[in-house]
Amino acid sequence: MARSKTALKPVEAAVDAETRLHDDHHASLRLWLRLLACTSQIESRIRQRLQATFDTTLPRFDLMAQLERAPEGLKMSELSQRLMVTGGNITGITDGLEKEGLVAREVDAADRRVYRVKLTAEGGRQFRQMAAEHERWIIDLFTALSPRQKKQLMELLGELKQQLMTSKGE
Amino acid sequence: MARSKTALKPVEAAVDAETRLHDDHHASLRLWLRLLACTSQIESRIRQRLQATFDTTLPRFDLMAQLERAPEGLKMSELSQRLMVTGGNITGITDGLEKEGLVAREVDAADRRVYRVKLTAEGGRQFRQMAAEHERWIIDLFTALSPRQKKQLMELLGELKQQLMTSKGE
DNA sequence: GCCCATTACTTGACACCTCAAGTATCTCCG
DNA sequence: CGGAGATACTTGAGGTGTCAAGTAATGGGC
Repeated sequence: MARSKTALKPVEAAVDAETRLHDDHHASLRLWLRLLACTSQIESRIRQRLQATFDTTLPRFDLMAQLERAPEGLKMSELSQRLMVTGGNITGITDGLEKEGLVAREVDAADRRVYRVKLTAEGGRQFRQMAAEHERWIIDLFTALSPRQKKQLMELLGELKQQLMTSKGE
Repeated sequence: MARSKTALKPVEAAVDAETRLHDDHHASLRLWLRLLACTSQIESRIRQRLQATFDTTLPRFDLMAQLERAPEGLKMSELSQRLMVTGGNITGITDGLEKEGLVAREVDAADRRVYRVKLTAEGGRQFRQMAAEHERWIIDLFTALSPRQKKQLMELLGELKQQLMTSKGE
């Protein structure tokens, strides 16, 4: 889970999992640890800023992001698929957002097992503000890379992702 | 954390956060979502296998990994830094491992606030087995990339990481 | 037309994780 | 020496995640 969060000391004192493994072999393992370190670091900062700036959390933001591009609402099960988390989890996050009036559950006339979850007007307003800020943060975090490097990274990760998707059942 | 976990359907049906955003602009945002998708997917598989094969969890594994390369033991605070999680968290994970006899807290004679946490003999045995298997999983997950691609990816992530480390305080 | 398997969601137990507050110990400075 | 402040760890509340079991509604086959 999320795993690995907070900060490292100044650069020299930085001691993370990756730095700790320098055998020369183990190329894949070292690559994995670096990948994880980057992702965790970025995710951690986004979480912190969401909390500090908007007093919300990443899962809530992610859920609202899905709803924002689905004006007719989404079923809980669709949210579960798109956020790649289990259904039980969606129940809890939706409960929270509903309590704050940012989303609403509507019963589906055609299938009474189903809830259609929608962003409320207020939820939409708040989300659009957060999304704009969120993108600025991301852009900022990736300034280290030139457009060309971003493209390269995008492609390499594309290959990796492709394999991960297809080697599902193995 | 961790966020995003489980599986996607067969390739065509795959609907993840990234696929859902194709505006052409937003290069950084799309890169971030792809990075996150890859990391989450890999992490999820490692977790599943650790659970299925060794009935343990990733945080426990990570903690033991740190101890394995520190025969004289580590302080709780050192574990906290290295695993990049808060101290309160280390207490809980250590409690669990201690209860199962895989690690031991030893009081430090010089400073009685401190615990030195060590792997027990049994803990070391179990960890070495898991580590070997774990590396095989990682290697397997990265077979999509040639050695040359791995090197490239490693370098690109290195640049990214470098900036993330230095732009700490802002 | 009924029944059973499937699907949609909720609930509860457990593991992680954070933060903030609490306790114990150390260290330094006057 | 003695007390203030820093450091090491624990605890507790709250959010996120999993899995498995429970409830409710649907729908297809006989």
